[in-house]
Amino acid sequence: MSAIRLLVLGAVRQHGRAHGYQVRNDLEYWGAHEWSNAKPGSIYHALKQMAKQGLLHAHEIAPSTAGGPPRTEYEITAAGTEEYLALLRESLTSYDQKMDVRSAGIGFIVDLPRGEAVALLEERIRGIEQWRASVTEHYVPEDGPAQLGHIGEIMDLWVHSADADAAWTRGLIARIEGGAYTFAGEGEPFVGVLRDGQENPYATGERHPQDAR
Amino acid sequence: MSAIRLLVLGAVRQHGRAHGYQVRNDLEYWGAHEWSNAKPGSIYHALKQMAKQGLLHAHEIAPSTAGGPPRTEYEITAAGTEEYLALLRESLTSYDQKMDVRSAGIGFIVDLPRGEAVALLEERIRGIEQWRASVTEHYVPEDGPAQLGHIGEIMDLWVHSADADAAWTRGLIARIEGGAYTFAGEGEPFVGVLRDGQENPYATGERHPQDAR
DNA sequence: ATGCCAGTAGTCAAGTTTGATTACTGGCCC
DNA sequence: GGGCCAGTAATCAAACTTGACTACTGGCAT
Repeated sequence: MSAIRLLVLGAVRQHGRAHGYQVRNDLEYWGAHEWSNAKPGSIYHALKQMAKQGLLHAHEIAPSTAGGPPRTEYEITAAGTEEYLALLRESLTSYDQKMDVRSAGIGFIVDLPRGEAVALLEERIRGIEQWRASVTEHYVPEDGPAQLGHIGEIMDLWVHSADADAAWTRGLIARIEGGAYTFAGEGEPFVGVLRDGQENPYATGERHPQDAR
Repeated sequence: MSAIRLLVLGAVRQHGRAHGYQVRNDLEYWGAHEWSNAKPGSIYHALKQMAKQGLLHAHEIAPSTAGGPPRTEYEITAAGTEEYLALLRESLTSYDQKMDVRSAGIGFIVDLPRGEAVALLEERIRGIEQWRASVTEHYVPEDGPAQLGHIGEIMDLWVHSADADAAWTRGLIARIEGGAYTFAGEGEPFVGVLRDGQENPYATGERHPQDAR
């Protein structure tokens, strides 16, 4: 699963109605251009693609008010909302060790009810533990441990990462159960988009050194 | 950086001379089809691409001895070896939080001299600490901590992952400095490829449950 | 002897991602 | 008042990835 659809759907949904550049700007505001493949091309592609699939409805709009080519505004459909929630649930549940998906899932977690969020994270932990078990099983093959040489280090890395993820997930569950944050149906939702005239404090801010991809 | 080039270059290099199916088989042997995007199409594409770029030399070979269409054998060139080592060094140094690249880097780490491996891993740790610092800086913005709401959890996730990675890297450095494994120029290298008639014990083994991508 | 399955080897079309580029407005500087 | 830069908005070609498919051999059960 790629993070881009989740991010774009989430952005459009929070706006109610948004054109490509707005989505793009939100993702930059969230720093998503740094930790996901949210390049302009991917965003516009995802919008068109999802419009074709009926997840978004495209309103054709006249030449834009502020320079540039005519723009299209998108609105999420019922099918799109369903898909959005499905992707969100999957991103929280599955242990696929991809930062972008994990981060996006956390970013939108408050769109779910508190109880469900906890349940999904608990399922995530179960998944991590299963995967960990299956790795350690391969790790020690029938003919004694460490015929693997340095290859065993790869498994060790996986196990460490899995443990770290499980530990972090447990912490998050505890915070959520402790009443932190505002979830769906709990009044005033957290709004994480830029309103129409608002400037983006993160735009072209000096980059994190992670970019060394 | 995508892991596929590193994996394919490394596989061809270990074989001396290999055709596509051999590479594909090695990657499956290493389990790479499970933790990286090492699909047949990607492998053949990478081979052709790198041949065009002069990193591999393509020998046109007569119809294969064991069924199927005629096959092409590849051999790594001097430029290819350079590129391979550059990719390998980058995979060990950079903190790009992508499992496939990390895993591939560890898999080939013994192709470097022991001292260099340690140096690269130490640089990796420095990189992680820098990235960590830059995240925690953003984390606590000028107007007091946690105006971020649940978004702060994303940063927390990153910090935890970074710490886990740093800890694991320190452990690996310790093991390497303690004399573990056989590195470049230390006699009998570890061989991780399938010889020509050798059967693959991992082929179609029951999958790890991680596949839930 | 026929059919069919497993293994060997590679190709292809469709979809996605990337990075550069286009196109247009408005403000500012000299 | 002309040039140029910053911002707004989107497109495009090229590269890459995916998953399904082709094509051919040999063995083995019927």
